[in-house]
Amino acid sequence: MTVSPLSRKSASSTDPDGHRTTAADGRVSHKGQQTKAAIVDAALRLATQIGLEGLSIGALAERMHMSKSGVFAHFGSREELQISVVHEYFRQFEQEVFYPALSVPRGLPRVEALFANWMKRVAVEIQSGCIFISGAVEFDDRPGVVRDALATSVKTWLAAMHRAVMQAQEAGHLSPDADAQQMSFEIHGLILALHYEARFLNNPGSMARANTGFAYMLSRYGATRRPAGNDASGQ
Amino acid sequence: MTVSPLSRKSASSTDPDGHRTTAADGRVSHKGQQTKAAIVDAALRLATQIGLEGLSIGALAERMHMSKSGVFAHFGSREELQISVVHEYFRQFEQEVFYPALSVPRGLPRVEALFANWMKRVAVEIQSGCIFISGAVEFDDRPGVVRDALATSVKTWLAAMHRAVMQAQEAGHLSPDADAQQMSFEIHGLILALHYEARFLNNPGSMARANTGFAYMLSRYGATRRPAGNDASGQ
DNA sequence: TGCAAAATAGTACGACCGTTCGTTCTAAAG
DNA sequence: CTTTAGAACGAACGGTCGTACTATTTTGCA
Repeated sequence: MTVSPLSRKSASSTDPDGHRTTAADGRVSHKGQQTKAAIVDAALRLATQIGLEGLSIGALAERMHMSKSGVFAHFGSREELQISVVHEYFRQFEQEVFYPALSVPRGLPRVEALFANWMKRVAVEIQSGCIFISGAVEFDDRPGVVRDALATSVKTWLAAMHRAVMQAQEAGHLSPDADAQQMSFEIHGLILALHYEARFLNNPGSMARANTGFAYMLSRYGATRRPAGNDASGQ
Repeated sequence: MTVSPLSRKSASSTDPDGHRTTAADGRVSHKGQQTKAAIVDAALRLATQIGLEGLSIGALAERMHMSKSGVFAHFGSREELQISVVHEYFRQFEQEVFYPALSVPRGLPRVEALFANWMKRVAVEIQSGCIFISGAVEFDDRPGVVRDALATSVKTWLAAMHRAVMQAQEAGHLSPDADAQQMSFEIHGLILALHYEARFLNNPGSMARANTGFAYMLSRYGATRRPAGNDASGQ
């Protein structure tokens, strides 16, 4: 097993939605799963642009060249559709940002890789949108299953980032008296400011400012290029 | 005149909405303006909670104990109502955050006062919501007059903050080679991270982290306590 | 007090929303 | 071939939305 999961728990990840479309006698139909995946894909693209709340089954059906009821039947409720979108977004986020950084050695290099991957993704989301950000705004006052799914996903990712920072500290790549929570908070701030100023305000140079802020932060928290090649510290 | 405007232009601020309810013969009725102000007030309270997009005329009318058409007549369109809300929010923001800081001397003290006032406001908005943030998400892909009003307000405030930072630099309170734009960007990030982590994720200690981040930032950018003076900070 | 104008109410419309229901089509299992 | 389950459809429902029109009430000055 070359890849460890983003979340520390969850050893065996089962079907993301739980219920397989399985007949009583064990017969399994693939067509349904395929189109459902296609719907979720289109829904994700729609939701990143106009938000999870703006996502409507009618508009989704039109884009899919299907009937509203045909789309609806795959989820049973709008909330379930939104949750599926959140899960899919998280899955893609994992694939693009988290997993690739695992091939980089622990410590400062991995923290830098995580941030770089995150930046690469946000650079795209400046055009397309980010449901971790729009969703947070839409659901910060609306309890329910969608908010829970969203918050869980975000917290999982932020915890992973935080873990990487702590590993860097344990490896001696960061000052021992640096506050890893504080550092994670400030990294998050850089990303949010970038998203806000680039996407909403169209301020040029925002990408560079986020990168500069990260570099400043590393030096402030006592980042040291590792003396020799390897690191291999106990976590 | 003890108070200068937040925006550098705009010498004489006229009626915020332009059209007075004036009869042809010069007669002016006060009732209309009063209820309109009351409506905007209620609308602002509603919009901070559920967003400018979630703000509906029906719900607003119910809260005002008025008919939908009665409320509607004051604005002529939903967009005009939303714009009024944005203007009112900006006005309150000015009053609470910007103007009080003008009584503090230019330079680092005023920057600290601006940030402290901003933090004080965000502390409230962790419960109530902030339309500069929710609005940015709702309208970042939706051109139009509401987005324009929103963007103008935000830019005006951010520019004021930036100006204060530059004044601090000119006064020698910050390192001459510090990048004021960079610093403003990072301040904005701290506020956004605070709002996100406290309001959506319910992370305790976010306020302290934002304050800590600001203190770190000042020292990094070469902030020097002015030799003789007293202190205006604190939180 | 009278009266025009302003403020509010009432009603209706068309559009879209999520959801339900019954039906039809497709395709694999027996 | 018959049976059976799933997939997709089309129509309809009740609801809310913003908005347009027309009454009715209230207001404020002559």
